[in-house]
Amino acid sequence: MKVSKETMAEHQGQIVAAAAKSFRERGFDGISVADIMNEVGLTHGGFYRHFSSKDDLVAAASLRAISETIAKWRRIVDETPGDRLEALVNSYLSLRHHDRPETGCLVAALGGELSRQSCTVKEAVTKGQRELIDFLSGVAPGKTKALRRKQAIVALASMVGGMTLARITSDSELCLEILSDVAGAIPNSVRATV
Amino acid sequence: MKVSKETMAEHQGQIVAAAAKSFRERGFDGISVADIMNEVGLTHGGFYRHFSSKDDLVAAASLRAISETIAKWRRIVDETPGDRLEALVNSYLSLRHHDRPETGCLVAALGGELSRQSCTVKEAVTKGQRELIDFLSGVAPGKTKALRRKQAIVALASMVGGMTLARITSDSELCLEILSDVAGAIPNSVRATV
DNA sequence: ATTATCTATAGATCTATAGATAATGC
DNA sequence: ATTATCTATAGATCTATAGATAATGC
Repeated sequence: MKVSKETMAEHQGQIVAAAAKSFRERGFDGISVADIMNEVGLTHGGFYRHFSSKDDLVAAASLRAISETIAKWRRIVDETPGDRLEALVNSYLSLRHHDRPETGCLVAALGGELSRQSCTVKEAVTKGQRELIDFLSGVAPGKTKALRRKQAIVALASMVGGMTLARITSDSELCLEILSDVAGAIPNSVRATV
Repeated sequence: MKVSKETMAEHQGQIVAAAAKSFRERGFDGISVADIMNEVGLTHGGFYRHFSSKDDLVAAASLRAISETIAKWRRIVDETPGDRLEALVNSYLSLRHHDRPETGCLVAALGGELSRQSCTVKEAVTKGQRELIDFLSGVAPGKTKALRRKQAIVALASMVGGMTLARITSDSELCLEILSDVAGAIPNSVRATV
């Protein structure tokens, strides 16, 4: 029942990918190690050869989810000739992202839960958070580096909060109102940030 | 072991208050019905005379947490002679609020989890969310009602997202940077919102 | 008589481990 | 020989219910 080193590395990648998706969909407590192993087609006993605990997987999966977001942002920026920050904001605050938390932003999907995780997890998330801010700083329009960073932080906060508010409502009209109001306000806010 | 109607009503209030606090502190899955009843000084078996399920309590506690926030906002607004929206924003994005999720904003503490709750819970939360938006609309500076509402939504999104980002970081410097950048940007954003 | 609370427990679920199995890789 | 996976299970925990108890309120 042993597999080759390559296959084992592949399995580990599949476990992290499945976890990154399922955690965003159901929350860290909403899915078990056995469920995740089952998705990959393995039994849960084998999990502990890959990770020392579920917490370890939570950290790895969180970092992976943020990497997926950065990769998507990179793709959008490369495809956009005009205002790149605006393109990112519109993609983030889209109905498509609203409906698909499992492939979207980790912070919007699991914000409150992340803050209650172990140090290991929070350090992984902080690393990812810095990458998100740095990436947005690179497309912000400010004249100085400090200003671009400030614009990035402010835009990210609006994006995370806007999606969070849109997702908790059971009123689809209010949901659309929030998404479009916040998306419309970010460019103004960015320009006005001094 | 039966108690009077008044005492029972009091117990129910204590259960909801304890739940509203503990849920914000540990998450909906982080505390059991038995734990909450224990905090109040009752045994867990008695719980089901007050609520038909834990989900019922989650809905009641969520609404109560939002009511606490509105009450606090009302107090701040009554005490503030100057810019009332700015006072609310500074209180929301304070280190004090950052350190005390258990008495703070439900959405910032449990945002992602709320979106995965039952219809009962989401409807209660939507009701509370409308109250938050309406309250902020009342102190926003816009000239028309529609504009004030837009400013309220945009400000609330920045507040929720700013606190979420500040709480997930393990870097205290980055935490302070986020809180002050977002708090500083909201007044600009509100003025610029058309 | 009614019922709020308590005691006890059924039934389900979850993390982590122990030991067996069989394929890899020296 | 080593080890990735599987089978089985220990130990803990959680929601919800059943039946007993004792105080309320008609």
